[in-house]
Amino acid sequence: MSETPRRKARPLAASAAGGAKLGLLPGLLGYHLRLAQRAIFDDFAAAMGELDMSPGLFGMLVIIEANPGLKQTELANAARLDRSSLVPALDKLEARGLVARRASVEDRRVNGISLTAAGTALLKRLKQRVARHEKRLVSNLTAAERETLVALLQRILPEHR
Amino acid sequence: MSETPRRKARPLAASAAGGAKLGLLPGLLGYHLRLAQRAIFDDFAAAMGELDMSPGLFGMLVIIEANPGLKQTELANAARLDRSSLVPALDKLEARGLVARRASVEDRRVNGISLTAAGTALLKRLKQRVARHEKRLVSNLTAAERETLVALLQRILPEHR
DNA sequence: CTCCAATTGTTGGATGTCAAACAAAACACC
DNA sequence: GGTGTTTTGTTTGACATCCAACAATTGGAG
Repeated sequence: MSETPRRKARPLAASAAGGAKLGLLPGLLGYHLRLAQRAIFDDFAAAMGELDMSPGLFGMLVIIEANPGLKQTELANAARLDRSSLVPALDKLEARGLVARRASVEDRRVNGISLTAAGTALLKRLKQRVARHEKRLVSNLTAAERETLVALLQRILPEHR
Repeated sequence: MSETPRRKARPLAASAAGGAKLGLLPGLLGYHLRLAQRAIFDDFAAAMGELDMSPGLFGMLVIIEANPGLKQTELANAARLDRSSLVPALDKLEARGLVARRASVEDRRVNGISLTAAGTALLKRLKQRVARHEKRLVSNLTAAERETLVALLQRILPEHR
């Protein structure tokens, strides 16, 4: 018996919303976006399995690897998190021995964040699983369709990003 | 025009993620989906303004209107919420006088949920604002592109829905 | 140099979500 | 008809996220 949270993919809801009428909701972009994101999140968690990783924490690891030594505020901005939200997330990664906060010498307010060897090693494994997850996501789409989807998503309220 | 279209919310982050490299993240569908959904959520909240309504609560009102008298479990399924998550949400709507729980006579475990007159009236106003919000969302898309977007979203992991 | 302003990481409070456990009620079935 | 099972709404505990406020530190204006 592992003590992992065992986020067992929801009962599948038979089909859709159980027969109730949804009114105008299926006419809203945000409704479909939320469903798709939820499905992706569940599949991501399942793909990570016993490695116990969320999309958000994985994103943090990727950003840290690409920007070693960056400070918490920069990491928070890159990961689209509040400075304060970063703290417990980073605590978790640090407690798992994946990242290190090292105090800066020239500015003692700043923590430089970097991956540990264990973090680098785990990230390598995670990337393989993420690649398989991503492949499964788009298995019903052609390459062109996938590209179209991303392009259309980026054209929704682009001024907010 | 001194009145700006109240787009406050997030600091806008200059452009994207503040200069940090994002590694493979922009190659992931979930990454773009999350950004788009976040932007939509912010715009939704701004569009509701002083009417103080979230996408989730709005969805609940719409579903209740379309299925008057449905019970909490059915509402939870339709809104894709856990039974227990529905309780505080419904408490909030009830405290605002928008919905009513009325105990069933034939099954005393069941609460039948319905809109109050105030709920119906508010929902009417909300729908107008949601329509404007939706229009703004797709203002950079043609009707065909919007349709393509929804169709592609529905083809991501369709077996999860 | 001194003092006020800005930045950095953190804490505390609020909210929204899930899962597990629970009491009350209804149902099944022998 | 009594007893065990299922369903319903709720409570509790665990997270993740936001915002506001804070202490420590740095930087800037005079």
